[in-house]
Amino acid sequence: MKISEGVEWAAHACALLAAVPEGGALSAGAIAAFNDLPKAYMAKHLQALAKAGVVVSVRGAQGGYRLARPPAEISLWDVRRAIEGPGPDFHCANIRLKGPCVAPKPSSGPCAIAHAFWEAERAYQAALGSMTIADVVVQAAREQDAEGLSRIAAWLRAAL
Amino acid sequence: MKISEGVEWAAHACALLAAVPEGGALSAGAIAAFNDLPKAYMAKHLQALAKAGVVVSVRGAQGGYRLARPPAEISLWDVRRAIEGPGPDFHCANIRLKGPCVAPKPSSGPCAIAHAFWEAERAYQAALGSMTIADVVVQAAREQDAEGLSRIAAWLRAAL
DNA sequence: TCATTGCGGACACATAGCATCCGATTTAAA
DNA sequence: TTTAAATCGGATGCTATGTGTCCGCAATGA
Ligand code: FES
Ligand code: FES
Repeated sequence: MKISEGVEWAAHACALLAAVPEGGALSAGAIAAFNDLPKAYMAKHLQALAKAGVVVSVRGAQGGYRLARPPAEISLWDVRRAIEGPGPDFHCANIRLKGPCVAPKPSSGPCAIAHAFWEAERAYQAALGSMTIADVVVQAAREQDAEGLSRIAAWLRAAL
Repeated sequence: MKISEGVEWAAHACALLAAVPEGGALSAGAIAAFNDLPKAYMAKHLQALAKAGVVVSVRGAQGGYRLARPPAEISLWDVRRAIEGPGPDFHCANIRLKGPCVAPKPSSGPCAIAHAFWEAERAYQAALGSMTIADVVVQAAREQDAEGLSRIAAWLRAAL
């Protein structure tokens, strides 16, 4: 099992969008260029983020994307779910109901194996849900010196 | 992202193997037949379990597989890792090091996004690791009446 | 009006998972 | 000693999903 690489793309895109001023919007091309990624595919992921309500899109000239909520209210779980989809990773194929030894009366409550996996996914979701885009931005800014921050600000001003 | 269906196959196989008596071994064909699954592919997953040290294989006539440890010492995480592989699900492609605004000095400690995902995977692993094959067997037995249990015991005796 | 931008679908490609088959090897039983 | 049963490992084909591109349409501000 591997997590789609698009999840990382979307996370970095949200981190960048957290830096756009109120009322502004960053185009898909600009977001892709900032991270050196192909514009067309990045646009696909941004559409998924928009459909999931993580970002809002602004159509037309000078349009683009901005965050739908403050960065502190967007978790990495929201991003992951927007790209990978909502359903559980583990799917119970009801193997226990197949084979020569299956009980004639179904009586099928929740299956123990599936229950354990779904419980683990809830722990995963809780851990990811406690890390927000705001946290990511803070930690990313900590790795930049003042000159790097000003260069990013200048790039952002030019791309707006 | 979806968990491979082979993980469920392997989990059910381990649950069945927990019922074989000391010194016995169940062939791949018997395990597949019990769960109504294709024998050839089930054999592949059993090989993976054997390579991961979850089960041990007995070659030759009357051979097959048995658990490598007591059922209470085999977790669903062990099963998942045997089938899906050991590495982390999330892979950091170092997008932060690409693009026009990358800092000239690398200074790259661990990245915040990847750290959050890996921490969530640790929570997932901890939750799955606390559920053992023994727990699964107990809960599965609770859904069977006495007649079902004796039928399974008879099937097992015939397949040995 | 016109350039810019998102939206949605169609398309091609690569990779991974699913499933089967076969020969080689090992081992217990006949 | 022979034979049958069973795992092991690789090769193969098929399918589903992810990756990446492209194009026409709709919307919107200059
Ligand atoms: S029956 Fe197999 S996981 Fe539920
Ligand atoms: S740089 Fe993208 S997740 Fe580490």
